[in-house]
Amino acid sequence: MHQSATIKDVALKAGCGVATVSRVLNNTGSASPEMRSRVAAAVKELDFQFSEVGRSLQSSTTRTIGFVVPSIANPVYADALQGAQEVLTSSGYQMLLICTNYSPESELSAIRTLISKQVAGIVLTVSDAERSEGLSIIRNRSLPHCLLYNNAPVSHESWSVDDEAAAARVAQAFSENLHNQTGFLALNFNKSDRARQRYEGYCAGCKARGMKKPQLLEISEDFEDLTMKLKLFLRENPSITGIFASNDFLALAIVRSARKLALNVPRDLSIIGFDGIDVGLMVEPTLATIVTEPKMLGAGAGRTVLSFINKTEFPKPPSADQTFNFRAGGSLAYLGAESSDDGKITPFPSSFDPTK
Amino acid sequence: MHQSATIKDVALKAGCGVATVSRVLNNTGSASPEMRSRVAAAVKELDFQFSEVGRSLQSSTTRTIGFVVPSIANPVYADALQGAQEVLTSSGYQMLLICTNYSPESELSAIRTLISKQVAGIVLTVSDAERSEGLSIIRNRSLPHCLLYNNAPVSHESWSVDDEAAAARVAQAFSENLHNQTGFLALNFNKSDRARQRYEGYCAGCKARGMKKPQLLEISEDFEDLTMKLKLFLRENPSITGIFASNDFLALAIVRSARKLALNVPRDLSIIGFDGIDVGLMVEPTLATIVTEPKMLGAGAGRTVLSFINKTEFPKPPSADQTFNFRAGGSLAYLGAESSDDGKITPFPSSFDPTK
DNA sequence: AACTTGTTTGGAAACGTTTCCAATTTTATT
DNA sequence: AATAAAATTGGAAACGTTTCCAAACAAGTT
Repeated sequence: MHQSATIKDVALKAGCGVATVSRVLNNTGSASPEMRSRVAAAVKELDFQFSEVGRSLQSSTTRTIGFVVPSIANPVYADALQGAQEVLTSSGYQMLLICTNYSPESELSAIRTLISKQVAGIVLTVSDAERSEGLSIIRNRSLPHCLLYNNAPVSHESWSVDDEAAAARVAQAFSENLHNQTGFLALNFNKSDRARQRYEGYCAGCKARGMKKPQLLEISEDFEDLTMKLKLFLRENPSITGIFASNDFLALAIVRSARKLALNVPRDLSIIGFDGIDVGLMVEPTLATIVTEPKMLGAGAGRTVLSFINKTEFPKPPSADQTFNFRAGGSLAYLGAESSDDGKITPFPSSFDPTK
Repeated sequence: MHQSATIKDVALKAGCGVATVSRVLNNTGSASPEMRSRVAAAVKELDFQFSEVGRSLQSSTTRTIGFVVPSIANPVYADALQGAQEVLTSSGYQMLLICTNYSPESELSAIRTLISKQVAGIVLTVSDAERSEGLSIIRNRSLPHCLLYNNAPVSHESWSVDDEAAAARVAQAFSENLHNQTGFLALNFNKSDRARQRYEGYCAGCKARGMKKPQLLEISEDFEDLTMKLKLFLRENPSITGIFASNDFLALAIVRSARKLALNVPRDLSIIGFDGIDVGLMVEPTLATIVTEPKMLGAGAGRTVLSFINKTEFPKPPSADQTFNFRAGGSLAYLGAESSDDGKITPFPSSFDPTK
């Protein structure tokens, strides 16, 4: 392995001390034009680059921001990372990425790892922001950080969708379309404060609009048994006309399951999702959902951490109601006059079998 | 900022030398039970963690693998990263991620950055593997690395789809469905050797099956003008019955554009995509495409780099024809008997307007 | 010519580890 | 009890950088 040249090699070749090389290359302190050119020549000849490791040890910081997210494959986080990436890159920072795969246990070790790697700051999505041990370690050390997709009491500490308000908006949508009893579908309900907050906001919203209390349909890791679960769920709650899925993937999955049960979406069962991933616009019927802007949130969280580091003013997160938008779609039926002409009932094309 | 305890602090508290602490904590060399427990106590009390920076400086390596990809938002790379992530994590490595946004210029600086951060290895997707300056720097230093989604001559250097073979398979699919003249749609043709290899493989495949040479439809960054471009393209090449899009996003986009031009997909124009993203199964009609396994490839590339580092046997990449699969779909029409009963012609549901 | 001032330069310490090596202590062997 | 052998321990150097400080030098000012 071809060893990298160090500042000593450069100093030797340029015939000066290492201090001079450092000063010249960092443009700190003075140096004669003569020296500058000799150093430049040596650098070129040796293809010298500073070792960030050496620098970090001396300055006890790195130009690296740690990211802890539950998944990379989930487009919500992928987009958020993309947004953050662009912000970081333009400030000369890199991204050290750790994925917890939705396992709360690995959050803590991820954070410990990042700390031992001396990241300059951390952007993180945790399972439960209120009782995250990792998060309190970060706070203890007053490490620059920002939550992403977790709601924090202090505004400059998080960029997130206002889950409760958004869920209440879903209740409104169901209510306006004359639905009265609905269900709430969540995956790993206990592992995500987001799902819980959505449920609470949804319950509150339903209550405020005089709807019945939503029934909870909780599923585990794999979607395998979803169809069966849905069948039982609808048998136990026959008057349910709509389901609010706590994310779009679940929404799409439940649409498929409904079809397997020979139910017409939205006529027999309306579905509203959450996240607003692009796919929702391409499926048939289109998915009614809460649209969020993961890229904007990721970029915001990134900028917030950079502000902590550079001690500049914090970017202002969007106000609660600007963090989401309701998007109407074919998966939500109006339960009023059967032959309404508002086009909200989209007939289900029988030729389309997505499972095939 | 609460400063981290160092090994010196531990030594002081445990009443021993730093060498002893290092030996105890790393389980290298001997130590009396007495010492071990004193050190353990001190570690606990101080909540001590090694500084990876100090370690890296001394060992001149890090437990970090650098990743260079064109995009995180693109599910192909997101899935690949997810796969790699899992492999890395289970070996105690972390992922330093740099995104080039498809800009060939930033590849080099990304690689330089990773080198200066002393990554233990690099997984990368470049614009053009044959003339990538960054790649030759990596090779010069014999840094453990593996290409991802770029085909390399040496097998253990890359995990990728065999683009040429896959594209030839697309030609076969068109041919079997009696298409004769088709087009090839590419974004940033000159910036991606993948697109070029697909085009070449496709041309070769068409030639081998006696089809006409495919016409190239190249578009730039934004999809904005795609519809207009398609219109002109079809006017110039009126006998075209199908288009091979070099990735699924382009395929979906061209489907939309075709609809805007009042063309029925697949009756008036058949589309085949590339990548096999899940969305393709949810749209109407379903997208005929080449299915790849980004997660498997990412994991493979990750494992390869780890093998380089640990000097273990390289994982064996899949053989060329195992890197992809053709998936039939409604977007590809059979041009034989009009009222065929093989169901391949999927009528276009007029109620569905994805642009709305 | 003797100052003062200002610029340029390099030695050395420090950052947190690991590891070599020698010194010390313990244990085993006669 | 004396010696050999083995185990335990800590000092110091090294990794690549920055920065403090003092030394050397140049250029003005009396």
